[in-house]
Amino acid sequence: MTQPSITLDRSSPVPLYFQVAEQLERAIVAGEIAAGERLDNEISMARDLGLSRPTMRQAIQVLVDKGMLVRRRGVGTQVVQGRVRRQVELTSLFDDLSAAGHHPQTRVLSCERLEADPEIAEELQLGVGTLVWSVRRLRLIGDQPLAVMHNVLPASLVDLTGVDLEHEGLYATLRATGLAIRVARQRIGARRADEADADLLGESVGAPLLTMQRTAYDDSGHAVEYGRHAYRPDLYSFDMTLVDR
Amino acid sequence: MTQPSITLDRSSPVPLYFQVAEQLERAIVAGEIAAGERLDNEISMARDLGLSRPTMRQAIQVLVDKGMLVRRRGVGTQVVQGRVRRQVELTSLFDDLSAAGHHPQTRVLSCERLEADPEIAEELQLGVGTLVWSVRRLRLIGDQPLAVMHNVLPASLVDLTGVDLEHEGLYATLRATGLAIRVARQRIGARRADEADADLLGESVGAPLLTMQRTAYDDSGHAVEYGRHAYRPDLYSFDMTLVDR
DNA sequence: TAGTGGTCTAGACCACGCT
DNA sequence: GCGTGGTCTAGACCACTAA
Repeated sequence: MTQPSITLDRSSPVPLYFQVAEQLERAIVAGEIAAGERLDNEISMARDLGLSRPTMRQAIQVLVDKGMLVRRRGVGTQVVQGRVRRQVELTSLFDDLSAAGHHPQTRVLSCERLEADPEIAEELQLGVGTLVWSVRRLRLIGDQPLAVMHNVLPASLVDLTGVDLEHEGLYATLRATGLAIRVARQRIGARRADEADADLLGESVGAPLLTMQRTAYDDSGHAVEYGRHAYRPDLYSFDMTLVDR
Repeated sequence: MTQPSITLDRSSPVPLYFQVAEQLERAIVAGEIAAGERLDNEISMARDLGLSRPTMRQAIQVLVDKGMLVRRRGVGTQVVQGRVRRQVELTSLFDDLSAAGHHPQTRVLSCERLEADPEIAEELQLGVGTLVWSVRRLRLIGDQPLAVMHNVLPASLVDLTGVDLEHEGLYATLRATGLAIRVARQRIGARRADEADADLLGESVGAPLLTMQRTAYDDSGHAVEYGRHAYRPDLYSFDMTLVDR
């Protein structure tokens, strides 16, 4: 039962439960607490840190939700076995790749304003014919084409005129204009590459592609983005952790 | 600001926060609270129901985590737009399909005990050569083949001798023997169908298949199952909701 | 029986967004 | 300024597990 040393800064704007969760996570990832090992119980951990029990619980719950810890009543809290995988998170592909240390490049194939067709109108909860931005991009990693991406956004929410989408991710652009994505619903599937895909991705026609379509919603619950993307499955996959609550 | 009527049963073993979350969710799904509409603030909701504020918060948080509600400090709690999609949950394909009202069928292709190769040993955190169960199954929906599934489980944890896997899901079998899955890490990708796949799934060689590999962990954080599956993408996809925390 | 996490209460103060 | 959610405290009782 190793006790990682945790230090709190009560003058920091970072919540106490988050400070604890962060340092606990770091200790687990660094292997300071071995997989399968039990943590001290939450009451004494709270006492040791000078925290109330609910605050300590909140910190632990963060890591349980991430699938790093497992709790059992009457038994205790243990570190889950197995290597830690990067999560599917609410970020764009650009952010994902940047964080992984790669240097993604982007080629904007088209960026135009047009009227929403029924499918787009449905996904973005707009009337058919409403003005939207339609952006098609090719994402590369090094010289390798990785994905073809098609995004649609309500023109009333964003203005993409003059935005340099070759050097800035779409989500970063949205954040910069004060649009924060809070929720997204997505569907992952597969299909054959058609001629356009094959040409752009350097694959043969009929090759398998991994597909993702996503509708993203902002702070106020309005749809702000609808995307349909196709990835080369030899270069990309979706990792995720599921937790039973 | 519609107020859904919520009734509490304080003698029930179901936690109060869960009772509230369940009824709120039902009201949202049923459309009693419209998309985009604001809920009453949590303090008055708590007062109206005779609950403490933390309990009311916990109830709301459940739905925020599910991506159904969005909260903003200083503003309030709103229902997210967009149709609600079924989540990727910590269940087996069999459970998924049953819940969706389909009647999945299973053909067990093989079920044998053998020694773990390096890949399996790595995924299940066992020594190479440890005895494991290896199960290959074909899942059908109606007469349509849907997926080929390969699962591996430590023989020390389960005994599949005499288990009727044609009529019972693997996860159900595990639950029945007291093994509860709590955490799983999975990776979704795509690949070409090889001859064996094509034959079993009624596809042509080279057709795109959606793939998923998953390692599942039990209550105590030990790996209990490693699976590699391939799905027909015209019949299956993975839906999920992402929430920024 | 002892120890653990799960639930619940009744408050408090603060940060933020809107007007 | 006011109302909202975000955080935090200091307790309480209960259900479950393991010895």
